[in-house]
Amino acid sequence: MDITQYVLICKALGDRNRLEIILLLTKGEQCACEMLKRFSITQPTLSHHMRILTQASLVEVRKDGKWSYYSINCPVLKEFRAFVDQITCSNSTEKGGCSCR
Amino acid sequence: MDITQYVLICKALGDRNRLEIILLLTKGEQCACEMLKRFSITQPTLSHHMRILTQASLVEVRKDGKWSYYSINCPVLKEFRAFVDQITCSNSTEKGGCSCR
DNA sequence: TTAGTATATAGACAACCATCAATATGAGAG
DNA sequence: CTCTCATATTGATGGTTGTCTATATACTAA
Repeated sequence: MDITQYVLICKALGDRNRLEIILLLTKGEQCACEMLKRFSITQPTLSHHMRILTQASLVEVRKDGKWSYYSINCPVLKEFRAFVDQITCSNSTEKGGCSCR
Repeated sequence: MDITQYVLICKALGDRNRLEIILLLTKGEQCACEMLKRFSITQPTLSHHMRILTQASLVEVRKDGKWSYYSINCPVLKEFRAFVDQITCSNSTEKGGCSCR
């Protein structure tokens, strides 16, 4: 994954509704219709947000009949976590590494 | 830190120039005038980006004469890393926890 | 096929954003 | 004080974004 992808992911997470959606998905796969009940947005707006999240590869869809089930794309998230984890200050101690860790 | 702050941080990181600035600061404190040489943006634009990064508490400024030195606000970043780290899918194995980890 | 339900798409709009040129501020140096 | 250099602020502009209403698509059940 390159920096462009990370920018896309950060941008996707840079909206309160979308960040809350991701946190909800942390609890497991969710049906769009169920998610809709939890947020004060209209159905098209939710659809829009899910599109941005899936286009950022953060979220995957599973279609079952007329329902759409969304879940976190764990490999991508794993890589993103690793990326964020590597961002540190460099107030290093003698042995190297950030002392704030 | 609450979710509003995390949204602000994600938004701040959701721009290519700003994400690259953060990655640069990973190597240590940087003078604005030095950073300016590394990016294809004008001085006011850099100043604008630094403002967004500092307002998100991601970055701190140290003034020395006419120079401004920017560095990563490590405690905030640490908390942000912990926040991101807690975002996982819930494809749990029997013992619990995400198998993708 | 018809009706109902779940989701996606289209189009519109106000708010926001990244960027720049121009200007202001502020801090040495002479 | 005046000049210069580093940085911040202002104001403008084109592009992007979050949201809505209206409509289309797609699936299921009767």
